Amino acid sequence: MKKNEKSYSFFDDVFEVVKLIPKGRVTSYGTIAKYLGTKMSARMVGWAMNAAHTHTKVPAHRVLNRNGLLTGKHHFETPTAMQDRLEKEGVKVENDQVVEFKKLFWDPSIELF
DNA sequence: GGTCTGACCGGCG
DNA sequence: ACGCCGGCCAGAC
Repeated sequence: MKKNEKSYSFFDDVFEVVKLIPKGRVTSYGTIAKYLGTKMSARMVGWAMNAAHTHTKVPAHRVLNRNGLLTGKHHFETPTAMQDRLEKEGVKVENDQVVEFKKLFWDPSIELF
């Protein structure tokens, strides 16, 4: 794993960042991707989430698309798991969309500095 | 080993 | 303002 720095996949970075997301906060795939330096590869972030939530404990429900829409809710154990968890953490969700998404937005480049 | 898709984003018509 | 298309990386068939 530590053989080469190149071996380091940004997938692991995604897991780390997502796990650092405070409870009751949300972010977008593009934001994480941008924070990792691969803003163009926002798709990979979502892809990483797929593998992440299946293998590791990653709050993928706190990660949404730039619209604040629960795009990946259909990939959870249940279609309502994502929304249910968000509401459980105090995040209001309406019509598969996070209310005050802009306000609850969590920017790693700012929060983590 | 080549091809396609995928939980996205940004730009252009 | 809405809709379409291209791009990036990695995994699956």
